[in-house]
Amino acid sequence: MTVVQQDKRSAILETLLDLVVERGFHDAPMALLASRAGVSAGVIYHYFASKDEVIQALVTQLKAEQGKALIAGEPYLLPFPDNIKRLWLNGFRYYVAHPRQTIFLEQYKNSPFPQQFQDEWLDENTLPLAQMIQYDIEQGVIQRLPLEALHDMTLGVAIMLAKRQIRGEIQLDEDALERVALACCRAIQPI
Amino acid sequence: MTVVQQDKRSAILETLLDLVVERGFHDAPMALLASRAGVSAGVIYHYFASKDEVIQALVTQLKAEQGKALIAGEPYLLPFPDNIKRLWLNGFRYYVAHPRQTIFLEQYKNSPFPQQFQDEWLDENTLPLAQMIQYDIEQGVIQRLPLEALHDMTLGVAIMLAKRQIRGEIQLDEDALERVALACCRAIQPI
Amino acid sequence: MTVVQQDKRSAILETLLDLVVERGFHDAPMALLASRAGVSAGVIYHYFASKDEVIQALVTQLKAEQGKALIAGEPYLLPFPDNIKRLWLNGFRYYVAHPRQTIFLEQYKNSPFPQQFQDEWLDENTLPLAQMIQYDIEQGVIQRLPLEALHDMTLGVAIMLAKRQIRGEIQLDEDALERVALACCRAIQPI
Amino acid sequence: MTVVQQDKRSAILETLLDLVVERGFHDAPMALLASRAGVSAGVIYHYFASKDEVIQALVTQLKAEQGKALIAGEPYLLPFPDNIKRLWLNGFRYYVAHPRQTIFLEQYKNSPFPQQFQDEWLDENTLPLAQMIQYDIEQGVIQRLPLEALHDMTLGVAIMLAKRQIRGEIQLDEDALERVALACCRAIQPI
DNA sequence: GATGAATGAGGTTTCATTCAT
DNA sequence: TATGAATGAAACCTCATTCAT
Repeated sequence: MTVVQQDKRSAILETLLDLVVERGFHDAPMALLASRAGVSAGVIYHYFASKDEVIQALVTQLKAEQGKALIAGEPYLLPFPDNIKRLWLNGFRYYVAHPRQTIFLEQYKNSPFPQQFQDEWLDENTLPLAQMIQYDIEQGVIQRLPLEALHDMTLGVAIMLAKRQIRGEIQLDEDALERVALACCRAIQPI
Repeated sequence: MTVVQQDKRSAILETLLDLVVERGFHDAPMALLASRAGVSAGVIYHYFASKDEVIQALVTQLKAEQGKALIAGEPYLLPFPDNIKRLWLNGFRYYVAHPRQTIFLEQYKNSPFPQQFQDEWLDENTLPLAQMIQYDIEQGVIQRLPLEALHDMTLGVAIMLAKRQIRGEIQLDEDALERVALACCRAIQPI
Repeated sequence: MTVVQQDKRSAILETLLDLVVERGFHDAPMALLASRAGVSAGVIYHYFASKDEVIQALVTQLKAEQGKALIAGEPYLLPFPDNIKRLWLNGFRYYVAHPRQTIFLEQYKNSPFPQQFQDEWLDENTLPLAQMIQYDIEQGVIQRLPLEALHDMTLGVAIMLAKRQIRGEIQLDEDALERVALACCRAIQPI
Repeated sequence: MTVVQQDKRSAILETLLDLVVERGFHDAPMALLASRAGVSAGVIYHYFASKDEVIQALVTQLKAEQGKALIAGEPYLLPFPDNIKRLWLNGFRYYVAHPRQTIFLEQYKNSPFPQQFQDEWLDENTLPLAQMIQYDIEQGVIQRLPLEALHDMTLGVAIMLAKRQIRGEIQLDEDALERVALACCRAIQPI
C-alpha cells in the first residue's frame, strides 16, 4: 500500500538524517541505515537508485521544509526592517527547533558533493524574498550588495548562532535574540 | 634525515588537504593519500598513528596558521572600530588567499568529528583578541553579547563571504569589502 | 486465459533468449527478464519453478525447432551426397536466419550446465538422420567414423560458418556456400 | 619478491581456469576464487583491476599458449597437405592435452564478452600460418575461400572433436585421427 | 626508516525467490 | 492468476592497517 510504502521511504530518510548527524557522511553505512530504519538492506534500492540518491532526496526535502519555514508570517509583506527581522527570527527559531535538519544541511553544504547548480534564491519559497530584497535595495533602505552577501550578513548569522546554541556553546535569551536580529538589519542598511 | 622526514610528513598533510577538499572526508582513502603524496602506504604510519591522527595534525596546523593570519598588523592594539575592521579584512583576505585551508576547516567543523573541547578563544593567537573584545565591551563600544556571537557577526560573515568568493558565486571589489567590513563593525555596536 | 498464459510464458522465453544473447548467462537477472518481458517478477514463478527451469525450457524448445529445420525437404530420402548437402544447407540457412537461437544454444552448449545426458541423435527429428548415415556407412559411401565426428565434419562446420556470418566476419555467397557444402560431403567420403 | 608475486598472480589465474571450467562464468565468485587460490579476497585487486580484467588476462595467456602450440614443428615450412595435416594434429593434440584451456576458451568465445576486435590471424604466432594459406591459395592447391572458413573446415573440426573426446563422447584412435586430418585437408582442396 | 603486498572485515549493491495483497 | 515490495544472502570491491623484507 502507498501508506506503507511512504512509511518505509520516510523511515529511510529519517534514519539517514539521524545517522549523518551522529556519525557524518563518512561513517553512515547502508547496512546500519537499513537496520536502524527497520528495513532490509535490499529495499532501500527499491526506493532509491544508490546511496547518493538517498542523500539527494533528503537534501531536497530538507531544503523545501526550511524554505517554507522562512516565509512563515509572510515577511515579504512587511516594510523594512520588520521583514528582515521576521525572516531572521523565523530562521533562527526554525534552525534551533530542527537541530538535526540544520546540522545535516550545513554538513552537506560544506562537503564537496556534486553541487547541482541550484540558485538558492530561485525556488518557489525564496523567490518572493529575493524580490522583496531587490525592492528594498531600489528604495535605498538596503545597501546595494549581492543577494548572497546580504543573505550571509543576516540569515547566515542566524544559522551560525543557531548551530552554537544547538551545540550548547551559547544560550541567547529573547532580549539578546532581538538585539542580534536588529543588529543584522542595521548591518545591511546604507550608512 | 630530518629534512626528508619533514618533507614526507608535510607532503602527507599537504596531500590530505587536497584530497579532502576535492573529495571530502568520506572519500579520501589512505592508499590514494600515499600515492598522491609520493610515499608508500606504510610510511604514513611512521609519522602518524592512524588516519584520524593525520586529520587531527592537519587541523591543528591549519588552525594555527589561520590564527596567526588574523593578528597580522596587531589589530588588538587599535581602537574600535579599526581593530575589528582590520581583523575582518585580515580574515577575509586570508580565507580567499588560502581556499583549500578554508574549505577544509569548514568541512571539518561541520562534520561530527570527536570535537575535543577546544575553546577557540583560548589559544595563544586569539587570546589577545578575546581580551581586546572584552575590553571594548566594558568600554561600551561593543554590545554585551557572548564572544561567540560577536565572532559570528563579524569574522563569521567574513568566512561565509570568502567561501562564496572561492566558489565564484560573488566577487566583492575593494569598495564593497570596505562597506561590508564596516557594516559588521556597526552591527556589534550598541544602538 | 490459456492464450494469455501462453503469451506470458512465450514472452518470458523470448525475452530470456534476447537477454542471454545480449548479456550472457552471467548477466541476465530475473528482474530484468521480467521487466523486459512486460510481466511482474513474481509471475515467472507461476510458469517456471526456478531460473534454471526457464533456461531448460528455452533450450528444449530451441533444440526442437532446430531439429525440425534440419529435416526440411526430407534429406533422409535422398541418396548421398545430396542428403548431406541438403542437410548442410538446411542447417546453415536456419542458423543464419535464426541468429539469436544459434548464439544462445552455442553459448549453452559451451557452458558447464548440468548436461542431462541426451544423445543428440536419438530424438524424433534426428533419429531418421542417424539411420540414414548408418546406412550410408554400411554402403561404403561414408567413412566409418563415430556419428559425432561425422556431424562435426559437416553440420559442425555449418554452425561455425553461420556464427561467423552472424557476427559479420565473413559473407558467403551462393557459390561459396555450395562449394563448402560439397567440400564437407567430400570430407566424409572414403578415400 | 617477484617470484612470490608471480606465484600469487599465477595461482589466481590458474584457479580461475578451474573455476570457470567447473562452474561457468556465471558461477565463479571472487570469494571462491580467492579461497581456492589460497589468497585473500583483497590481493586479487592488487594484481587485477576487476574481475573482468582477471578474465581478460587469462584469455590473453591461454590464446598465446594455444598459438604457440599450433606452430610446433613449423608447419608453415611444409608443402600442402602436410602443412595443414601437421597443424591439424598439433591442434587436436594440444586441445586434448589441455582440456581446461580448451573448454575455457570455447566458453569464452561463445559468451557475449566485449570482444575486443582481435583478428585471430594477425598475431605473431598465426601470421606465418595466414601467409602459408594465402600462398597455397595462389598456388591453386587450396580453394579460394575466406581464411576464416578454411580455419573452421580444418582446425575448427579439430576443436570440436577434441571437445567431444574431452567429454568422453568419442575416442579417436591414431588411425581415425589420421583419416580425419586428411579428410579435412581434402575438404579444402579445389575439386 | 621505507616499501608495498597482504589481510579480512566491511563497504555498496545485486539478485533469486517469496508472499501479502 | 498477478503484482511488486520485501528479504537477506551473497556478489564485487575497498580500505585502514600490518608486517616481512
